[in-house]
Amino acid sequence: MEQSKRRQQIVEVAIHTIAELGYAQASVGQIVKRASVSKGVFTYHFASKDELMEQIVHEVFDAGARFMSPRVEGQTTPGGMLKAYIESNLEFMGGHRDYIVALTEVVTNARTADGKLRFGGAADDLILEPLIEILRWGQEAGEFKPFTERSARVTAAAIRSAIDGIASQLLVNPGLDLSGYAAELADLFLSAVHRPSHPADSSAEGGEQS
Amino acid sequence: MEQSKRRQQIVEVAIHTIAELGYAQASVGQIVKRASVSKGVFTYHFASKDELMEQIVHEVFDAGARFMSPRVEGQTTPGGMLKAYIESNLEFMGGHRDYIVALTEVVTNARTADGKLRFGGAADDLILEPLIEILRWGQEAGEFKPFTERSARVTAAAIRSAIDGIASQLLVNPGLDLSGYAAELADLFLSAVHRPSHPADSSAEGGEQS
Amino acid sequence: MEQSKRRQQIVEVAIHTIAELGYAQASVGQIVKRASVSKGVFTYHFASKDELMEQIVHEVFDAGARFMSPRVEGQTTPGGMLKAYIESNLEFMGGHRDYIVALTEVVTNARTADGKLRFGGAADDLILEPLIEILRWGQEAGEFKPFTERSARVTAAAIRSAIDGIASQLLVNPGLDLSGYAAELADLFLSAVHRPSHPADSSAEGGEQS
Amino acid sequence: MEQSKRRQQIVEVAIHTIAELGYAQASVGQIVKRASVSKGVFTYHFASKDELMEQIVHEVFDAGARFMSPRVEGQTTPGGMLKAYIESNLEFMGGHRDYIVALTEVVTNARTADGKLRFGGAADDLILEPLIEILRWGQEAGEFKPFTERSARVTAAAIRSAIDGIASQLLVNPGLDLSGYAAELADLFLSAVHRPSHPADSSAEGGEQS
DNA sequence: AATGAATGAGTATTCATTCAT
DNA sequence: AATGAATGAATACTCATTCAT
Repeated sequence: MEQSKRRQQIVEVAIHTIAELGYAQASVGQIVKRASVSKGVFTYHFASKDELMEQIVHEVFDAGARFMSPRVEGQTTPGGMLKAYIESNLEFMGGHRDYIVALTEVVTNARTADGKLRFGGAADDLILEPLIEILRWGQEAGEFKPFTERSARVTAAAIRSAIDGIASQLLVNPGLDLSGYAAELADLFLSAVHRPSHPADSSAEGGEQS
Repeated sequence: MEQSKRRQQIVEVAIHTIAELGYAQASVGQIVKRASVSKGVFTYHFASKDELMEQIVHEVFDAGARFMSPRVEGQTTPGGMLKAYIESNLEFMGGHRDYIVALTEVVTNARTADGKLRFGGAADDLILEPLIEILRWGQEAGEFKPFTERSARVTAAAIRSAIDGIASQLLVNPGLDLSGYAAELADLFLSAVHRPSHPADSSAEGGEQS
Repeated sequence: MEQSKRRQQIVEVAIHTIAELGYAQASVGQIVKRASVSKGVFTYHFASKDELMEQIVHEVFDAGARFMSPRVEGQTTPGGMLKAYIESNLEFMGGHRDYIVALTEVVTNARTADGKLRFGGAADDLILEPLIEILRWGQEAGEFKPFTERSARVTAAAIRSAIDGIASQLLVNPGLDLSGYAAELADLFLSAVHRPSHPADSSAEGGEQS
Repeated sequence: MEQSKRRQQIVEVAIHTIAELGYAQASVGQIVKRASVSKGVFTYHFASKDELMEQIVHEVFDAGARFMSPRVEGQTTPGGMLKAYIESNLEFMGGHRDYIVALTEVVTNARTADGKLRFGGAADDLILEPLIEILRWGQEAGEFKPFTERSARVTAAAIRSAIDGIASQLLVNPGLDLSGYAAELADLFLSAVHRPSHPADSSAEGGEQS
């Protein structure tokens, strides 16, 4: 574990600062002021602001995975897993609003010296992978419709985008009814991916036909 | 028409600069350098950087509406219109990548003095409205499944998010096969909203009755 | 007469602009905007901003002289003339508040390239001269106390400063009761300069001894 | 004591810069150049240029009070105190020419965002108060003539203006014989305020009764 | 006579980073 | 480990002046 307490504290404060002020206003000066430490303490623990940003992205992803994994992996059907993925993701968002807002800010704003997005893309495939695997499983189990390579990717991306879109809405409307929204969204995409012809598929939980 | 040639030129250059370097690096200095004009020429034509940003948002929305309107409004069925909405939107994105990227950058970054997003939220409802109307029309025509107030909004938001999500992907992967992607996405959401004409498809409503 | 109507109009607008916004904010841009003319029209009529400032100083001094001369020169006693000088000066200030404020702003702010006050000092001796002459006349007439070269100059400067001090007060407190103030000030300085030994001189009006 | 050495140094340099170049030319850039420090060092120690200006005003008033207080408060007669006030004030001006010039520049030029003088007026009454008290004391002691509310204020203002007027003259003529000037000015105003009927009052020193 | 677009040096302020203590 | 003073390049914006039309 490379994380000292100080590092962890600064990451935490930075996340809330970015969530509140936005990426551009969240200067190192602001962050250390809110953490009640000196500027030097920042430079001592982080080689640069970029390293802090990397740490933030890392931390938020980790926290998300820690929250979702048990909820998603406990599922026994593809439909149940897709539903659990969407709902636990939105539940995590609801309980960690600042984490999500900060992540969005960092990922869409942090840039390298030559102007490219620092956290651009690299993560995208990694993020879609679990969703694609759920879709493949559902297809093999006969619960979901058949996917081509591309349609699986498009579907996974649409689900991710719909979830991420809520991060933006949360920013504007913090009182959003997330659990209702989550159920609605799960239904929508289950309708979209279910195999159309099998009567047995009628329940959202995706009953396995014998 | 209040737009002088110079204003229009600066807006154009600014859009490409923002698309390439991101909002934060797209300083007035960068923009005028790329436009090969002096700093003063900017201040002469725009009261402030904020005014330029407003102009950019305005310009991109207008250009999008000009492109999509004839394609969408020519449709005679709800399904055709939803498909035309998705496809013409993505086609516009493909032909105006920088416009879309710049719009996204401006909308997610431009802030007022008190730290609030300058173009935040206000637009959201306006943007969803046309989609919701298509869904309503489809419902009334018997082509789409029935929607509650909330499910219509969630569905519209999911469609919008899926489309907007492509802006981000375009940023990272400019070679994206947009027309294939568009057809796939249209199919996905048509599956999701169509009335389950097959009795066996009853799952679309997803309602668990007690 | 070198003054075109345009020049005169611009000088007038500039005086009011400076009075309202202060020297530093009274840019050429502001002035031409308020005059509803283009920037070019300014450059056509004035070689530079400095020339405008000179014209303003000239104009205000002239207007002051035109107002005060008949009132001061009609006097037949030194005391009457000193009183008339003070009172007509303050009366002019009251009726031309913007002129006085603008003059003060220009004289205390306009600088040459090397940082020296553009209208500094040169005028000072010229301004004190008439006052010194009144004092000399009063001394010769036996109405005022005797003055040395220096005491005459110090007294004249004190009177001028007291009058000018009111310009500053007018700036802050436009509702100042100038005529009351003027009478009070005249009394004060008549007390100060009157020959001390003549009991009859004790009245503020500067009684003529028989 | 909140003043660091650097703050004090910058205030000092700023005073001399303003005295030499005037308020408008005394940019932060000029000041830090003359102080041989970087621009950043200024912002580190002062939140804004305005804060520096406030500090300058504070510093000059304080220095003046430190110098004058012992000289004025040691006096035992109203006349002696008025004389000490005028003379110690001018003596301070002579020894701190730049302080006085800078104060005048700042007070007459520094403005708030809405165009009002930043240090306008508010101070005026405070400054006149000590003088008015001296006049009142002299009246009660029978040494000065009777004053109305207004005549006391007008007299105090005239004295202040005469003193301040010398700041302007010092600007133009640094070699001014201040101590001679001061004695002359004290005599002038003692003549103006003394009770006219008491022959014993004729000396400028304000004869102490045996 | 007049226009208004253009210039470029100037302004205060922000900020990530360095470094002696 | 920690401090906080210092740096200097970057930011948006102002403005007197020039000049082609």
